[in-house]
Amino acid sequence: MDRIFRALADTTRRDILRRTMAGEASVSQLAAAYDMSFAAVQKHVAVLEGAGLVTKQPQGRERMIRGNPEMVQKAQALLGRYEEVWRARIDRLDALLADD
Amino acid sequence: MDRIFRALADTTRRDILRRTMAGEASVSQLAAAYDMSFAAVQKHVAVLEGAGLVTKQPQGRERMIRGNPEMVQKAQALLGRYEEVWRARIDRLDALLADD
DNA sequence: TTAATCTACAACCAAATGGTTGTACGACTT
DNA sequence: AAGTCGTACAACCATTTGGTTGTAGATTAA
Repeated sequence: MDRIFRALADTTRRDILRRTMAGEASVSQLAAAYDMSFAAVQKHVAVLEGAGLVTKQPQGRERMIRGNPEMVQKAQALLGRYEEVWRARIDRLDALLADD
Repeated sequence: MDRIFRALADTTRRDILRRTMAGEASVSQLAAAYDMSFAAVQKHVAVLEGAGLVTKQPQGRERMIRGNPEMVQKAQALLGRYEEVWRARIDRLDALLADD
């Protein structure tokens, strides 16, 4: 989980994730979209891949990157649980206030 | 968003968030729960507060910390949008395959 | 075959992170 | 009034992060 959220904690990486969720792209295609070196984008992709948010698939000399909805869903589900915990607290408070 | 996800990218902080979503707690109450210095926990709370995931409210000499569901929801919504983007891709693929 | 393209990876650097200890100060307790 | 408790904050340290440049290997194109 640390790695997932850490990977999401960068604007460039979130943008790469967004793009690759919409459709696969090669590393160089991604690199062309940002004002930084190819190696920097390569590293960002590696972080996303390390978190499982993205998969890399060789295709000729290119590596096609595509977003992995499962991991996104996993992070989302955790946040959902936090909200549930909060809702449970509210329910307890409601019950307390309703003991008339 | 960077700050929100960065704040979530640490197990201790996510645990603090979980606790404070379930019910408010003072900084020292939180500190007692972890095997690290008071100052370290204080810093974690500060990071969560800086991200808006938690609010700090003076109460006597204590500072009560409570989780903020709005920010959790904000992060969750962003992840939801990624999934939508992905679903849209699948729909496009389906449409492509269905042109018979 | 030679040249161009795409990727991998190492080495380096400044800044941020996650932890520590120590000091100080306001707010309760006795 | 003195002591204790809860918090704030600074200074320091090791490690990680986000970026760079440079070199080298595969794969495709001329």
